[in-house]
Parts: sequence; C-alpha cells; structure tokens
Amino acid sequence: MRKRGYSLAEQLLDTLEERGYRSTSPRRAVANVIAGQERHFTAEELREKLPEVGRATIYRSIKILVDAGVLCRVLLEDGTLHYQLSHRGHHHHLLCVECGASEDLLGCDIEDLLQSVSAAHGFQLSGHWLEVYGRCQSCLQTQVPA
Amino acid sequence: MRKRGYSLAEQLLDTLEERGYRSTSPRRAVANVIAGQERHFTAEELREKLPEVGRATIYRSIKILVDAGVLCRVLLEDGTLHYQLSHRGHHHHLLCVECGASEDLLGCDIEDLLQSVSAAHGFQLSGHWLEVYGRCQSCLQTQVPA
DNA sequence: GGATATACTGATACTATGTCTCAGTTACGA
DNA sequence: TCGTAACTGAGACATAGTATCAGTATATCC
Repeated sequence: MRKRGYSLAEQLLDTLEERGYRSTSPRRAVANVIAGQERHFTAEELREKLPEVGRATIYRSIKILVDAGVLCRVLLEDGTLHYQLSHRGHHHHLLCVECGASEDLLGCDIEDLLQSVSAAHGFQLSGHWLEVYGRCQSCLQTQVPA
Repeated sequence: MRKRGYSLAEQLLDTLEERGYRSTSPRRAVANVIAGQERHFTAEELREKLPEVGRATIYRSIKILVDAGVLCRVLLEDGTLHYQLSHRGHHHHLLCVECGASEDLLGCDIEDLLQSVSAAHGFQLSGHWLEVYGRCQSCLQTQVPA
C-alpha cells in the first residue's frame, strides 16, 4: 500500500535498466539493501546482509552502480574503501571520525583554488580526490571536554 | 670520494636511529634503493629491486619510514597506493596522469577553505586527504594537439 | 505462450597488497 | 664478549577484489 511514487531501490534498478542491464533477483536484493543503508558501507558488509547472493555478484553490482554514478567510493581515514549512495556529479565527503557519519560537500569550490595552484606548477588539471575528516556536531556535543 | 656531506640514504637511516631503530643490513639496502628512486613507487617495485630482502621486511621498513614522516603515501588515480620521499609535514601531491611525475604542493592553503566549509556543516575539522591529478608541462608539450 | 540468444549467476581459483607468527639471527650496550 | 632485545625471512593468513566457466534466468521475437 505504500506505492506512493518511487522507492530508492526502484530508482537504482531503473538506472541500471536505462543502461541496458537486466533486472534480476540478486540485483533487486542488492538494490534493496543499499537503499536501506544509512551510512557508507563496505562490500563485505553488503555480503553479510546478503548471504544468498554470491560474492562475485555483490562486487559486480557495486561496480556497475559506481560506474552509473549512483554509488560513490569513500576513502576512510584508516585507508579502507567504503561505498555510499551518491549525488550524481562531482562532490566530496565530510566524514566523522567518531561515528562514521558523512555529509556531502556539494558547494565546495576547491576547483578554482586547485586550478590556479596547478597552473602555477605548469600542470593542466584533470581531476582530484578529496576526503575531509572531522567530528560531527552530535559527537562534539556528546563528548565531555577534557 | 663523494663523501661530501650526507647522502639521502644516510639521512633515512639516521632518522630511524633517532627513533631507536637499529641499523641493519636489510634496512640499509632498503634506504639505498628508496634514496635512488626518482618517482613514487610501490612496495612490490621495491621488492623486485631487493630480491634478497624478505617481503615482510620490505613492508615493515616502509611502514616505519611512513611513521617517521620521511615517506608518504600517494594514491594514484587508478586507486593503487604508492610511496614517495616526503617533505616532513603536511603536504599534497600534484600527479601527472601521463608520466607519473609528481610535485609537492606545499603552499596550498586549502586548510582555511576546508575549515570554513566544515564549520558550516557543524564539523570540527581534524584532517583531510587530497590528491590532484593532471598533465605536467613536459607531457603537455610532447603531446601533439588533436 | 513458447523458443532462443545472451546476459547473468555462483562457485571457485587467482591476484594484489598487506599483516602475523615464530624460530633463528644480529646488533649493540654493559 | 656476552646477553638480550630487536630484527629477519619463510610462510601462513587476511582482505579486497577480478577472472573463468558451466549452468541458469531474462527479455524478446514470433
């Protein structure tokens, strides 16, 4: 009875269909779990929640979703690679090192700064990777100052 | 006859000794190879050049040099992790996607920008990871424009 | 509503990049 | 020069992913 509109999982599957991928039951299962994730997650976490889906299929699904731009990679401070639902288009993440919360930085105009720094070194800028780490508001409030 | 001063390899070993590490022949070998590297390199590249040193020792040496701040990690655009000699202190890299050349960005004042962006999201900034990709001057010159 | 071509799947082997363990070796200060 | 603690190399283990391949499911054409 809650057909109103369009669930996130359905959006993910539609994106795949638009790109010529078939709608299969493992993919629907993966889309459902990803749609219900509140945080960034690893491929292995997905696997734990989907023991009936083969490992290769999990990795393949992640890959095509990343290629389609609906998932993005997130590099944590400890060097591990996580994934999270993505606004399409270039953006960065603000990651809480305490609780793992993440926020997207959409209006970050680092590009201009990098453009001029690159030019100063004789480089033609083609891309960049930025992750920002800190403590989020709720962790700062919970934490009793020493 | 070229004892003048202080080779880079000796500097690396001295840094380790200052930190209480012993000077051993595998470490000297690793320091010599790293000192002779012109570019960033992977652990496996180091291993190829040092077949007589155990794999674990190579990785251990890299780790203590990173901890000591004389080596830093470099994340290439393809996601592979390389290492390179580091200016101590925080800095970023400008990496050529054609030839792999890298330059350090020392005077990059991205910190202020990130500080204010973080504050706007209620985050207390604690760190960040930035890699910048582009084409270096000599690759731009070599390349015939289409 | 079949038949069919082909995309997809899961099992499993393989690769890359490390880390851990442990018995034997080496460096170095007393 | 001796003792001990740090170090080493071999090899097992861990993690994160990719490749292969035989069997299965899907979309489409009729």
